Amino acid sequence: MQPNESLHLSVDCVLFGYNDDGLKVLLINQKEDTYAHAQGRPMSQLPGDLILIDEGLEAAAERVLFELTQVNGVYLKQFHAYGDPDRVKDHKDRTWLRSVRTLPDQRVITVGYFGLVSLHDHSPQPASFAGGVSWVDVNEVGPLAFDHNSILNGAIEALQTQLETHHISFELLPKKFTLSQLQDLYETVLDKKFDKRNFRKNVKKMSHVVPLDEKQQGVMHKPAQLFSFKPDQIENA
Amino acid sequence: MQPNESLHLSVDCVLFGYNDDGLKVLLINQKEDTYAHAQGRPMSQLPGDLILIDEGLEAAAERVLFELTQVNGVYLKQFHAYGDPDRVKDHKDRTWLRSVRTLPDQRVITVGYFGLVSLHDHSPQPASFAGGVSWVDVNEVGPLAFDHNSILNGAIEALQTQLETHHISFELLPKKFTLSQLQDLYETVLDKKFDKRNFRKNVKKMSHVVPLDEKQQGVMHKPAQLFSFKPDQIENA
DNA sequence: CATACTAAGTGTTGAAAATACACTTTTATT
DNA sequence: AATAAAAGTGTATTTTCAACACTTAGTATG
Repeated sequence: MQPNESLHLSVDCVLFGYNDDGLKVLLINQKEDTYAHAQGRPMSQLPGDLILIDEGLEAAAERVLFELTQVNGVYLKQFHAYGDPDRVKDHKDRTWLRSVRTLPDQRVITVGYFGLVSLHDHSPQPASFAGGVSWVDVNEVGPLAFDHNSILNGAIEALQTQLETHHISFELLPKKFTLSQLQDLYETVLDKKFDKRNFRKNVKKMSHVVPLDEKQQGVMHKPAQLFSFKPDQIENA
Repeated sequence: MQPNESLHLSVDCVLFGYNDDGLKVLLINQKEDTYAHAQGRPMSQLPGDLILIDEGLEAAAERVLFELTQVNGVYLKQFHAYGDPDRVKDHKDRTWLRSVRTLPDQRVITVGYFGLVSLHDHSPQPASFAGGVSWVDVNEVGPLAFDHNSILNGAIEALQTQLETHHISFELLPKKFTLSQLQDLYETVLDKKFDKRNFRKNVKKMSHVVPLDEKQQGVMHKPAQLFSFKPDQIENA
């Protein structure tokens, strides 16, 4: 029982994507053929991998996310470290581990990052060596590999908390957005309804949400005023 | 640049202690004689050490805290992981590392935990193999080894946030306490004054703060009503 | 060109919560 | 008996939060 005899560290990324259709999370599907002559069934999992020996945690999260999903340049924030000694020891996860790791029995501690991206203008077309990659509605996520369901839950909680305490909503919206879209975002993430007029009163107090000289076009109803976020001047609250 | 060639993981504990005298943090003083024939000067640091190969993170935090300071059974909560590749490479920290680590050049990622303890009834008498251990007022902490000053700052922020969102104040108070002590605690931790009458109105709304049939004794002024916390019945907010 | 459809946009009122503020009470000490 | 020291208490004002329904501007259709 030497300290740290050999122990691996990974990062796992919970990338949230939002559009008018809901809040999605980016999942990787394990390759089918990994299981051709082995037990188990392919599962979905969060994009994650071991960090490099001379790489910072945040840099690792960025790299891993890019390598596995081609997604780049998004807001990423650490939220929790997961270190149960048995978190990669579950029977259901052995086959996959043996196929991708040189040392599949090593303990792995992982640091969770959540990321935010808007699926409005450009749905990032994720691609992966590891198998298919897909956006799944957060309310329709099935069983994931390892402890990834609890990592996902941790990420959702962190997102909910930070949506109210930090100015991050713009990471999930197009550059130009309507107040209805903003309200929808809050309602979706916080799973709670808001009164339209009261919501708009509150937005008017947010100095970083500014109206543009522009309206929605091509909708068959009264076109909405467009808004955008401007970078915080002083506070970062 | 193999992934994870060899990389170490530690926990660092920021143990906060509170009494009428203020908010303290438990620091370890590096042994003087480590530096007798070497460069550098002994510094203070947070209690922390490498985790064992089959040990959970929280278990590691508990063990390390106990081994280094004899403090046991306290509230401990993870708040952040620190993984800058150079966080233990600073010149000022080399001498100490060489004296305690078999592999002093290894990169070390650390997971920060903060702990809470009341210094009222029983000041825990910390003892350590590693050198002296002492309670230092959080406002009088000098330069610490490694990145421990920023870990400490992260812990203070986490404590401030959680004092307002979770029911943790009782971890810092004696079992029986007065409302003035409770107010003092809030004022000290949040670094902000409260109005006595308004503060007490708010406390009356907290169903987990209950008055006892007991008063302060031996004070040369009107003795205060004593209160205690009762475990949350439903919510854990 | 008139009508219908759709979501955008807008104000007021009452309730609740937050704030500001000063004197009386109880005990120990001399 | 007088003093010192912190405990304890209530009200009025301001601010914030919550509830609620109709009008407007554009597109599509006949």
